[in-house]
Amino acid sequence: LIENIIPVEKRERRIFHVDLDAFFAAVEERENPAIRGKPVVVGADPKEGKGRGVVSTCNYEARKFGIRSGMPISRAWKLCPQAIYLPVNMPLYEKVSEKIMKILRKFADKFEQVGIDEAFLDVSKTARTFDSAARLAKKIKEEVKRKEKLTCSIGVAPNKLVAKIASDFRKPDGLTIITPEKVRSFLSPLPVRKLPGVGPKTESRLRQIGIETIGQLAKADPEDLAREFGVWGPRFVVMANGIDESEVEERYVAKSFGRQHTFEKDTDDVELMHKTIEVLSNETFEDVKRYAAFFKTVTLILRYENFETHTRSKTLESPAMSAEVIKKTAKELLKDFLGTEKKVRLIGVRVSGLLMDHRQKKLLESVKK
DNA sequence: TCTGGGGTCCTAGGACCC
DNA sequence: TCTGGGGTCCTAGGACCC
Repeated sequence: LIENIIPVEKRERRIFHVDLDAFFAAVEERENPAIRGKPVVVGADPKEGKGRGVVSTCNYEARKFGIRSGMPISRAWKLCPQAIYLPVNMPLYEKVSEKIMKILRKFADKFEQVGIDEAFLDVSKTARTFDSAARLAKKIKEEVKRKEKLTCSIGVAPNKLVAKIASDFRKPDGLTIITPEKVRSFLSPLPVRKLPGVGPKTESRLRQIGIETIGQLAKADPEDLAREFGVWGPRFVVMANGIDESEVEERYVAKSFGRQHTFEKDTDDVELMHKTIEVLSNETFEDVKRYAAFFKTVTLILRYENFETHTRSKTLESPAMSAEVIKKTAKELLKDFLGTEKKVRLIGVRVSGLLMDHRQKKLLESVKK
């Protein structure tokens, strides 16, 4: 059996995936009792249906109207003009997130934050059985509710992959426990789209070859899928079988930093593009400085009015650590795009090939804990 | 319906080196 | 005059995630 390939210590883990429910909207509702129970949409300014940008998060009331995160804000407005529309207040959410992550961290043997509103906890030592893990998960949910007035959904499973799918299974305020014996029967009826890494494109390509559920994918021939999807093919089959040996990783090292900006109005004003590059470079450099990193490569991102997106990058002769180098290189790369009729919608700057010395990494790790 | 912003990983071709 | 194979780096684009 395929499961027997997995070493026993990896098979016998209790992993949590904790997902804060409609996080940005929930924080706004908590802060402002007047909007509770009403549809709340956090994201770009809808400007009476003429706004540019997308929905960041909406609460469950707003979802009843068909609003979803990532949807153009103009479409959300059409679906529900009477909703409460709020701008993204990142500093506030970051503050709340930090407090909650502190609560979660103290229950975990190993802890990994993913983004602002999710975390994995390895509790295998603290909770030696799934019954004990279930009690612990309830305790965590209660403490988050009592101290921060917010709900979360938790998936409990033998690995990160299944825990993540489980936390999404019942929401909001859900708790889904998948013991090793239940992994197969839990996954097999679910659509392939539930697997992390399967997006809209992969979903439709899989459908074309007759694969719609995770159960069907689990039985597919890895070699056939390799021909179709490259390295991802066999990976999908392994995932569909509920197998994931990856560890809950305490530390994370950034590989790139960048900033991008969508103009209010599509533009062909080179002055404005230069000014924007300067602002974006300065902000990007703040991150570089905080990490005390050198960078080797500068990338310019440019999106035309028709949403066609291009990148140009340049690897420097020697690693740099200055905002001026980002600006100068990005402006140089911009030249490649000038002299067309098309107006520009977005400009972005990114640095990669980051170099941090070992001592630096160690210091950062100790600070983080 | 007309699409934000911050990221990661993969692919494929070409340059270059041995 | 025609032609190896492997490895690494760089570049551009695309899919995906939160």
